[in-house]
Amino acid sequence: MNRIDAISRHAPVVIAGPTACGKSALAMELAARDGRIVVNADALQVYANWRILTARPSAADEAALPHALYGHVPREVTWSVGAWLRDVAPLLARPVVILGGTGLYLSALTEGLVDIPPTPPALRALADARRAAEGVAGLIDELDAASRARIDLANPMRVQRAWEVLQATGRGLADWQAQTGPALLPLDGVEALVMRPDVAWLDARIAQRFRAMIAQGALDEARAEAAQFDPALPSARAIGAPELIAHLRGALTLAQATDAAILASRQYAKRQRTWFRTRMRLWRELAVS
RNA sequence: GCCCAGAUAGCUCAGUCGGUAGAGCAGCGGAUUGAAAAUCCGCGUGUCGCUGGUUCGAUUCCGGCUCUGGGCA
Repeated sequence: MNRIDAISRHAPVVIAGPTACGKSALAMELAARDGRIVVNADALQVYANWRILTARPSAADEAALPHALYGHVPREVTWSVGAWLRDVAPLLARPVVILGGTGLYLSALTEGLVDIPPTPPALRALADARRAAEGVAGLIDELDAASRARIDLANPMRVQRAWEVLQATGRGLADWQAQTGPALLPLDGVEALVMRPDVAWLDARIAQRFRAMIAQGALDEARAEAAQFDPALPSARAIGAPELIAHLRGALTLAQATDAAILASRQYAKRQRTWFRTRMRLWRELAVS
């Protein structure tokens, strides 16, 4: 008996799992069996400029079965959960298997997200500049009381987000969030699966996979990015990207860059584990292999 | 073989004028409503190399031993 036999042939399937746990292979099986589109729910795999390093499906896999939301965003664009949800919505008319490691995306899909107009880039730039110059205190002072009470004031990103929303829309973030509508894909009626691999097993897979990325040409990919590499861009946050660029610039040996990237991946997997453990209690746990 | 320095948390180290010790990193737990592979919060996990001596009490002082690094041969 194959593990996919227990998975619905008709309901939309959503798969959450930490990096390198084998989600893609499972999604391919389900897509092949049920005629599903493989839909990406990973914040970094949407970017066009890192294919090997973000472990996107191979060109052969993409040719064999329909895939969506992989590598369709240019490197200089700041993507977001909201943008991703808007892309996902039209795909839900067809059979899908949605998979990814970005807990925020999956929770927004199944629990809902308010539709707030995007922050204009100029406003983001202004907030960045103010935060760099004077810290976050001034932004906190300018928040509405409800948002100030709701967000984590110790977290500069959260403060800046709340400030940007208030500036851009004239309404506080807390006010917006109080009007969160129904989810695009509520949990009932969905085959929601979560993979929770053994930590030691996953650590070994992460290390092995990064070395495989190097063997597959991750350094060439980094070389192609080096000239225009901007660490401030979201697309530059691919784990391993800053490390490989630093190596190409002579700041790290390849061994040091490799160790640093593997460490960062393990730390990322730990954060994913926390999200999946505490936010996806109702999801069905699926054997890893 | 002799001389010098070192041996304290998983790692790199600080410290205790004698009262069983603390930083960074790693690790662990948590948060997460448009940057989320991001960002933030919390938590020391220890035969202080071994062995004798002095002492009410030794990781700390003294002796011996072991190991590591450096120097002289």
